[in-house]
Amino acid sequence: MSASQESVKPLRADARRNRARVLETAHEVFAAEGFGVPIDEIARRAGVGAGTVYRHFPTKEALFEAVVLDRLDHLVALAADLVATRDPGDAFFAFFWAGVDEGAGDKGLAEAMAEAGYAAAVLAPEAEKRFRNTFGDLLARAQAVGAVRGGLAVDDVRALLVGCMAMQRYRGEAGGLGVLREIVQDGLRGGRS
Amino acid sequence: MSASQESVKPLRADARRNRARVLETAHEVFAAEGFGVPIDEIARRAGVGAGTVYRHFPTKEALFEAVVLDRLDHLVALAADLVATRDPGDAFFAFFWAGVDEGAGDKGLAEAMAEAGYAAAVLAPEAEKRFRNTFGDLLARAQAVGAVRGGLAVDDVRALLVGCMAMQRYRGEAGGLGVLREIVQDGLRGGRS
DNA sequence: TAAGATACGGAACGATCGCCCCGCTTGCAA
DNA sequence: TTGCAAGCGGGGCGATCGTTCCGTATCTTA
Repeated sequence: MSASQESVKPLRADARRNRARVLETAHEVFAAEGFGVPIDEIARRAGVGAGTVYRHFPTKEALFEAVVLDRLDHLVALAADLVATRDPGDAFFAFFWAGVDEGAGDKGLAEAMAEAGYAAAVLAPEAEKRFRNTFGDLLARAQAVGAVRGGLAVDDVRALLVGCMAMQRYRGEAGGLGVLREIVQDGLRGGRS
Repeated sequence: MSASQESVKPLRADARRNRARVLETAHEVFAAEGFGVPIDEIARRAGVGAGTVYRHFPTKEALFEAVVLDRLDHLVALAADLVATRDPGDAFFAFFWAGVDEGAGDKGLAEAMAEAGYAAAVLAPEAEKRFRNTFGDLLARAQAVGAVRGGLAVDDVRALLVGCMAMQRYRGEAGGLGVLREIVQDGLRGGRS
């Protein structure tokens, strides 16, 4: 009857601790190396056995997804903050560049976002949805006050974000985007001919 | 004495044929699937054994590099053509978007170009150098006539290219860049404040 | 504190993949 | 045509990696 109800059996203290440790370590490692790192490496750095990782996350992809979901929600929270404290134009651009920076420092996130348009193994769909809605809001507000050109859909900005992440990552740690930032920003504002 | 001289032992007819077949097949397969495809897959599709692939290309990376080098030289040739037949602004933008399209349809090339800034296993350095020089030329000409904003180095445009490839690839086959193309183009022209 | 449930570690399994080897085939020259 | 070097196929080796399994250690509860 209540089969679809989450069975909330409370975890044992050490289990909860280990789970958190694994999640945190996975974030660091995926951020540094991308999805490609062996699970054993994560387990080793977290100071647990591989079996422990698999007890908490049924599969490598599930672990990755959990990490990405965290990061995405983090960004959504940032957006809420920006909406409350900045004017629409500022909020939009601040969010956009914050997203780019996040992706530049987190290879795993960048990979996940770049793949999210594809068929297979998309990251947590609800998280992506929330992210998109948030982004859409910010965009609409910015467009309403003329800070961003019209004729731009969320998908466009989402794609632009992926592109900027790729640029930033391409640059490596040697300096940020520099002029490229201006180029994109000018383009988004809407160049009058 | 002549140790560094290329020993040009003429290949046997079937060997030359096979080599060409492998190269061609590798291009198709890398383009479709990226560097990740197993060598055996390429061998199978080319109708040869894995051993044959390795006789002609000492390593998987070497094969990949040969393919990428081909594509890069192809682009360089296109650039020469554009310089001869178009005005500087047109030539630059045509080349830029041609590069983006090339990368969008060729996953292997896109991967190679995105990685080229990194330390390990960079693609054929001379080809990259030629490509950069060509690109630099086109850029300088376009800047000289005011078709592209100043303060932009080759590296900037190179990074922008990588970013646009990522966008285009993110979009998938469902339509091209659309508005994003305008955004980038406007940004490159130089937004007046 | 003792019993039982829960979680742990890490060895082991199976699949994948890059690369090598060797017995056989094929093109080329005399 | 024949001899032989050059080339070929594909099975196999070793390494990597995701995932599972199970004997042991640890937490919880009574």
